[in-house]
Amino acid sequence: MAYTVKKLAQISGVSVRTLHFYDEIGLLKPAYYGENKYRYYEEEQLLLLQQILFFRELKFNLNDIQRIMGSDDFDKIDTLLAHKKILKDDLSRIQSMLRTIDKTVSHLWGKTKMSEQEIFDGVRPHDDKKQKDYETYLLDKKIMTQKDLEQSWKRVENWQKEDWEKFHKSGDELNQSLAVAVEKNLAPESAEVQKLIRRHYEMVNYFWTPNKETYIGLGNLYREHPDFQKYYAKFHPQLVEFLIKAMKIFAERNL
Amino acid sequence: MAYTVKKLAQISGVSVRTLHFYDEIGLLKPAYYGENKYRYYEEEQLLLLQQILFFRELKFNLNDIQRIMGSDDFDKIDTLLAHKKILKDDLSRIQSMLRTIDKTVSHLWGKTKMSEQEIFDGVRPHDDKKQKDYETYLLDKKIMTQKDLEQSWKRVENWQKEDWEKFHKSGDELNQSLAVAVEKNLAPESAEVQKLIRRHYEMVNYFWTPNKETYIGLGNLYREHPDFQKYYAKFHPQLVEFLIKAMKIFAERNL
DNA sequence: TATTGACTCTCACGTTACGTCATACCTTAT
DNA sequence: ATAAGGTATGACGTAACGTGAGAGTCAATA
Repeated sequence: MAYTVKKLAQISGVSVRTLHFYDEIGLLKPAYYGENKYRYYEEEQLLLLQQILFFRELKFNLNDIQRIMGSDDFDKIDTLLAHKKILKDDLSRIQSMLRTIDKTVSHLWGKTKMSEQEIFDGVRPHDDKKQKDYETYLLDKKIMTQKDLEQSWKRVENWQKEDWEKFHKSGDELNQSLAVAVEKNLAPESAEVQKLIRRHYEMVNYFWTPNKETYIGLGNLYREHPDFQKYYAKFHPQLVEFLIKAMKIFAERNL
Repeated sequence: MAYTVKKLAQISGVSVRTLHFYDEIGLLKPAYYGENKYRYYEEEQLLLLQQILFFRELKFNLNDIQRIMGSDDFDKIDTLLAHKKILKDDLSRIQSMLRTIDKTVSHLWGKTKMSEQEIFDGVRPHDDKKQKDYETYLLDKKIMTQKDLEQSWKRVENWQKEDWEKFHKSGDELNQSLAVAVEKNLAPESAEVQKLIRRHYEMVNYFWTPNKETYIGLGNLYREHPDFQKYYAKFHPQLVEFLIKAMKIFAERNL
C-alpha cells in the first residue's frame, strides 16, 4: 500500500513540492522509485515525516532536523533542551519589544497632543457638575468602574490648558472627518470609517481600555446625553447615530 | 560634515552592504553622491537610519518600514498596535512550543529510562457482537466496502495486548485534547482543532483510507451509535457533536 | 612623487524552505 | 481515443543582506 506524493502530502498536510524538496536534500527519501520515476512512500516514511514536521513546528531548521533524525533519544533530549534556551531568549526579546511598543505609542500620543494649534473650537474646560452626571451614568450602566474612573483622572491630573486644547483639537479633527464621511454616504462598516473609529478607540484607550460591551455602552452615552448630542450635532446632524453604529461594528469586529 | 558609508555604518552599527542595499531599494538614500560615485550622508540621514533601525528591531520588514517612514504619527500608532497583536501571537506560540518541548523531553526521558506503561484506561478488547453492528452500519451506508473491512482487520490480526493498549492510549489522548478544545470554546474550524482532527484522520487512515464522503459518514456513525456516544461523553458531553463538525470541515477542506 | 593601504564602487552569486509556473510525460476513466 | 488529473524535472522568485571579485579612489607615508 504505497502512497504517491499527492496522497502522502494530503495525509500529512504538506505540499507536493515539500516532498520533492525533502527528497532532494535527502531529508526524506521515498521507499522506492517506480520505473516511471514516480516516488512511492510507505508507512515508515509517513512516520518519519511526522517526526520531521514535529520538529519543524518547533522552529528547528531542516539541517538540524536532519541531524536529529539520525540521533538517539539522549541526543534528542540535549538538542531539545538547547533549543529551549533559544526559544526562551526569543520569548524575552519579544516581551521587551512589546514594552517598547507600548512606550512608543504613548510617546507618539503625547507628540500628537503637543502638535500645532489651530482654533477650531474654543477650549471647553470641564464643568464638574455635568462631568459627575456622566460618571453616574457610566457607573450605573457598569460601563466603567470606580477604579477605571480614578485611573482615567490620574491621566489628566497634570494637564495644562495647552494639553486640553490639543486634546479637543484631536477630537474635533476626528469628528470633522467623520462628518465628511457621513456627508459622502460612506457606510459605517467601510474600511475608511472604521479606520477613523480606530482613532476614536485609541483616544479613549489612552484613558481607559473598553471591551466589546463597554465600548458599545460608551456609544450609548453619546445618544442619551443632550450635551453629547449637541456637541456632535455641531459637526453633522446624523453624526451621533452614525458614530454609534460604527463603534458597535468596530467593537464587534475588534474587541 | 558628510559621512561616508563606512563612518555611518560604524556610527549606527550596520554594515556597509546594508547601506548599499537600503540605497538600492530606496529606503535610505544618501544626502548626495560625489562625482566619484561615493555616497555621502548627513545628520538627517543618520536620524532616519536610526528610526529605520528602531522599527527593524521590532521585526518590521523593510517594506513596512518604508511605508511607516512616510506616514504620520496616527498611522504609526495604528501600525504599532497592529504589530503588537502579531507579536503577542508569536509570544503565545513560543510559549506553547516551550510546553511541547517540556512534554517531549519528559516523554523521551521516560522512554529511555524504562519502557514504561501508563494506565490511562483499561484495555478494551473487542466485543464481537457490537463490532458486527458497526460493520453493518458502515456497509449499509456505503461508508466502507467488504474489502475495506477485510483489509482493516488484517491490519490488527497480529496485534498483541500491548498494541491495543497503545492504540487506545493514543485515541484517549487525542480525545482528551479535543475535550480541552471544547472547553476552551475553540471553533471546530480553528487551526488547532483541525490539527487534532488530522491526527484522527491519520489514525483512521492506518486501517482504511476514507474520502470526503466516507469520512463524514464515519462521523455520523459516532452520533448514531450509543456506544460511541458513551465513549466520547466520557471526555466531554459536547465532544461528539464537536468532533463530527470538525471532521466534516476537515473532509471538505482536505479530502 | 610614487607607493601603499584603506576605502569605495558595481556586479553577482549564496543563503532558507519552499511557492509558483513551465513543459513534458504518465495513468486512469470514460 | 481523448480528456482529466497526477507526476517529473528544471528554473526563477522570495527577504535581507553576507561575501567575495575586480576595478577605481583617497590619504598618508617613504
